[in-house]
Amino acid sequence: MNHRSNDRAAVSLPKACPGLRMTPQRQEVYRVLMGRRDHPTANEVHSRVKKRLPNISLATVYNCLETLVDHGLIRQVNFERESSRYCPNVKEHGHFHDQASGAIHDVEFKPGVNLADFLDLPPGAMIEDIEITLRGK
Amino acid sequence: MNHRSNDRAAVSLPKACPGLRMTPQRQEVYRVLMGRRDHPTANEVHSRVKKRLPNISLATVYNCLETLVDHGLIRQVNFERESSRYCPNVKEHGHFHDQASGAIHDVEFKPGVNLADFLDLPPGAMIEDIEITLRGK
DNA sequence: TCCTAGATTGGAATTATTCTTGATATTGGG
DNA sequence: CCCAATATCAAGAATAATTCCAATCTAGGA
Repeated sequence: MNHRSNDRAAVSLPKACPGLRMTPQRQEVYRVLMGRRDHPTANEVHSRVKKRLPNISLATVYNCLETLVDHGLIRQVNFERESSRYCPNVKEHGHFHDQASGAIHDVEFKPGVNLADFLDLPPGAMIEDIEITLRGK
Repeated sequence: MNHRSNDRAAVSLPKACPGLRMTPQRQEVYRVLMGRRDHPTANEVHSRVKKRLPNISLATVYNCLETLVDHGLIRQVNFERESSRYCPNVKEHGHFHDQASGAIHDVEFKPGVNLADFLDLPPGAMIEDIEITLRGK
């Protein structure tokens, strides 16, 4: 009956993750994030992961999320002072926060745009990370 | 000697602030922010304000800051999970966070740029607020 | 002047997150 | 295959920023 035991391999991790030991907990945290491409908080991730790993602790979920972020497999996103959210979309992108529904949508950059085209950057600035958040609707 | 006692009027509040009662605390919080155009945390504001109002409480500073933000006189800015910072620059702008020095610089939009020019906004989105944060250098 | 709504205060409470510690698990070398 | 070294996990305590609360206080209008 239990021939589905390898379900959790359905979402496989990128090959190149040097120095990242793939434990069941990290695997499941990652799987849960990729399986539903929204922007859950650590708490929400914890709830989802517990379906398969009922004994996992919130602390471990935080640890896993941090590790995955450090390895560039997911992104951490902060809106205002709310709880951090975690985003499976690793591509550079922004977020649109719909105030009515509370929904969060990814916002892609139009192809070929350059930061310096619309922002007055400090001279000699090397940008390593961008965060764009829009609120409205 | 103390003919400078009216210093605190040096930074006057905008006229049109309907429904905003200007108390000494709010006045001083505002003055302190305008007097040094950086991005202090509530704690830093508290320290600065205490020079003139030694008995002001941190709770009151939080209250004043919130009120001023609500009235659009200052802006609240959040970087990552750090403490909120407060910004006297009300114009629409972004922030560049220099990771080496820790300094925060305002980043203006180039004149005439339009969000929709470089972002793939969800159709029909009404943007009410933008937050752009860059890290690097 | 008196009244009332709104402001201030200090401390307690809250909440997300991090830290600590001991237990467990995994890996690579022998 | 076994062991030591290392990494991870779990549970709860600790932290830190912020908010809440209840008790005054204050200013401005009737």
